[in-house]
Amino acid sequence: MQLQPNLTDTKALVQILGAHTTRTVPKGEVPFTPDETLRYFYFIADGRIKISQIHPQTAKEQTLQILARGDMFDLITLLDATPHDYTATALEESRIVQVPIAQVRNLIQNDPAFYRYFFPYLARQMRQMEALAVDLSLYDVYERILRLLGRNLHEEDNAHHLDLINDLSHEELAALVGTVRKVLNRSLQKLKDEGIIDISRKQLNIKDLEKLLDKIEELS
Amino acid sequence: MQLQPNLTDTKALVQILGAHTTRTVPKGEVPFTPDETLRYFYFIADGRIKISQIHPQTAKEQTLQILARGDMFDLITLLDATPHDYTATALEESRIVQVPIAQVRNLIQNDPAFYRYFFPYLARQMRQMEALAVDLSLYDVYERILRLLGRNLHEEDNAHHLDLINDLSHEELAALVGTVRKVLNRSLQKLKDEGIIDISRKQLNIKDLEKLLDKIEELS
DNA sequence: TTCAAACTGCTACTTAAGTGGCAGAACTGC
DNA sequence: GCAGTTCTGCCACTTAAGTAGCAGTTTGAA
Repeated sequence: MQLQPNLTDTKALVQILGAHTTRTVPKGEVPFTPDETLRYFYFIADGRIKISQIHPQTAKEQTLQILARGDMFDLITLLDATPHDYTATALEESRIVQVPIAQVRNLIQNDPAFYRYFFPYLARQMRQMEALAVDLSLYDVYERILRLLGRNLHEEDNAHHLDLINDLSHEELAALVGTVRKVLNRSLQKLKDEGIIDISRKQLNIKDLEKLLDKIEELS
Repeated sequence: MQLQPNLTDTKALVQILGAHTTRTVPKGEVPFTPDETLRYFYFIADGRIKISQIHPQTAKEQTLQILARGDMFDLITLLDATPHDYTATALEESRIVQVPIAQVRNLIQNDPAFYRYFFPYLARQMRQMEALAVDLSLYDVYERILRLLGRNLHEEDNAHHLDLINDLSHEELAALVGTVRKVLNRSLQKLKDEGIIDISRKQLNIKDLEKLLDKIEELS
């Protein structure tokens, strides 16, 4: 078994897959439900899809992951054929590829190109979920925001983009770090006052990368 | 690919595995380290092993899982061959089976008896970690304790045992639900006052199962 | 059998997180 | 260009969680 991921190329993916359907999901819509993921597996070709759970009483929401190009869902039901409770929402118009789940189970066993991508991907998702749990338990809101920023930094021609989490409302950011908007806001203002970030409507920018990295370093 | 777990039988396991070493770990000792799990994979034959992460500054600890007979570790490093940060401690004297990791990677691809057990097991661990994150984010301490109890109920000749979490100090229980002893204690006392549980030194017993299940039901 | 260590329960206090409400700014659709 | 919606920033207030300290109990090792 080798461990080399590379399957963000949709063409390569389509060659590997057999029967499949591509669908475009408008912003705000539900791309798939727990019921559908019992029968189908999904690859994200474009856009962003939020996976979350909502507290039945308080309606507080915790975002578990944000799926983007190259992501797949639902790994859990794929592996144990058992229903999995979640809510999916398209954060923006997205394109998804739907494949009968049996086909994917087959790929895992028989297609090296696929499983070399699949296993490390699985591990990455496990790491992410573990990091979320640890963050929620051990760090306060201010620190969780720092860590969220740190995990989503992508350097690109000297600028530091926040690809996955940019363009989100504070409400969405709050759901990501496991708190509510007003509490998140307090910490964002603090980060702004410290000159670490720049805030404008639906836009976060890193103003002082050094300082951000220092702060994160202090935590570990 | 079929999805039928059953490999708690150590004999069956030993037949499947090639070279392996069995070791006994005394209570309180470290059974394996992040460095060792880069090269070896472990099966738990007996005992209980706590996997946790500790906040570098505050020293607060979050228990991520308790491994017992039939469990394996470390899934993450197995899948992506990358170091994984954790602390392992034997909660009681435990027996573990150590196997070179390459051998296990091989089993995943080639041994149906193994992978039919392995994949659903993987899913179970993912569910557990997700449940931990959701619990920490959406439920308060009292509710998290209820849910912890609910998840660990094992009916056995009319009695309700708490196998995995019994015999633990309140310190350990607190680390499991992501809080500190004193806060946990408040909720435990409340549960006692409500007649739901019975507390004695290192022993929790369900006193009123109906009521417990009702309370849990109210949450979802 | 004794003594130290581990464990548990409780009180008082501090602080981070969450709630409610509102106003101004920015954007969107018409 | 206007009206309504969404988004953001603040203020004051409540509450759950965490901190500090201590006393009584159980346990197990010497």
